[in-house]
Amino acid sequence: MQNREARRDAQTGRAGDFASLQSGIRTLHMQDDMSGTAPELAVRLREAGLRPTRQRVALARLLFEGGPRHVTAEGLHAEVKAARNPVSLATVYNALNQFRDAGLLREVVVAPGRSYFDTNTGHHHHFFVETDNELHDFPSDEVTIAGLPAPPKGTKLSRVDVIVRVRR
Amino acid sequence: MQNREARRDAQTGRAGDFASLQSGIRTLHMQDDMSGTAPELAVRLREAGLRPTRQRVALARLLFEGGPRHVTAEGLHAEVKAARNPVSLATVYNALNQFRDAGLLREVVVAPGRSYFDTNTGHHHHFFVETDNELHDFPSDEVTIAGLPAPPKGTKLSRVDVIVRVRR
DNA sequence: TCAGTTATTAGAACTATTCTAAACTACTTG
DNA sequence: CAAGTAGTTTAGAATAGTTCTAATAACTGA
Repeated sequence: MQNREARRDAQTGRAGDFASLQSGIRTLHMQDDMSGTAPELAVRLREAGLRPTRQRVALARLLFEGGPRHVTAEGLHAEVKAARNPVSLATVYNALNQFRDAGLLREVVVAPGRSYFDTNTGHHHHFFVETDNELHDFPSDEVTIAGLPAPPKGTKLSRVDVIVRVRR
Repeated sequence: MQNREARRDAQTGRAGDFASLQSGIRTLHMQDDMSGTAPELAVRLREAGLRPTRQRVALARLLFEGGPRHVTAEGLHAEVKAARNPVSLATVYNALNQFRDAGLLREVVVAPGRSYFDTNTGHHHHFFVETDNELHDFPSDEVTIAGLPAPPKGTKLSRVDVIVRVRR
């Protein structure tokens, strides 16, 4: 069976160079065609190499219709259940992993056992409110990281994560 | 019982301001008094409010004698076992959490279910080699993060983590 | 429509970590 | 230095989050 690392190749292959790491909130909603109706989402899924099954479309609607979101697997599972559109927890995990691998989502790990899936796949960074487990995108496009050293020999850059941790 | 958040207060209380986030490898080994002999470590532990038990001293020696390290709980457990100094896995977890809360270690979460404890508690950032789960400190003191937005209203900065992900 | 592939599911399994409560050990006081 | 007591360790059970298994169901192309 393919392992976790292998499954991530699609995600990490999209890495940019250091110069492009200047995050921009302006770039966040460039793919608003994403927040379309069910048929549009189906096309989107098919383009990603995923059959637009009832379950995946239901999850995609919750994720991509409306503004950008940060969801956990459990949270999304609760939502589909509430929406009377039953999808098993295993399928929610499968779909989130597949969407991430297809570049439709980005995964952000903020604490041991707490990972969020972010519908914003553009370059940007995060605030994490440790006291109540809230994750927010940076409301600024002016962040720059200067002076990063070259990646260790024989490695290529995959991505840079910046997490600003705050508490109430 | 105290919860995970509460237990982290000691760690996050040491947060610096944005200006101080310029990371410096030069600051990394300023506490080399840490890498002392067992009795010195015992003092160190007592100062942190922890009884210098046989187990904690054994773990502290592995962690703080010699250069800076990145360990996982399982890895450290394997080491004490190999050193014929049996310490239960639960105690390893307890000690790592206590050391972190006391500011002796810093925890870095790199992937779901993969967290490392870093003996370097100064300001610095990390490379994470995703393909083989290796974590390294930045070999540079020239990193600056400019233009970070103000923390959300009512929150105070705890810390900024920068993880540069690379792959072979 | 039908065959073949792919997806879904419930539940078991797994991994990392924490909890429980009994046994033990370090510090304190008399 | 002998208890007392508060803090510590431990094995094993428990939990949380996620993945696996293998049987069933649903898509798709011809």
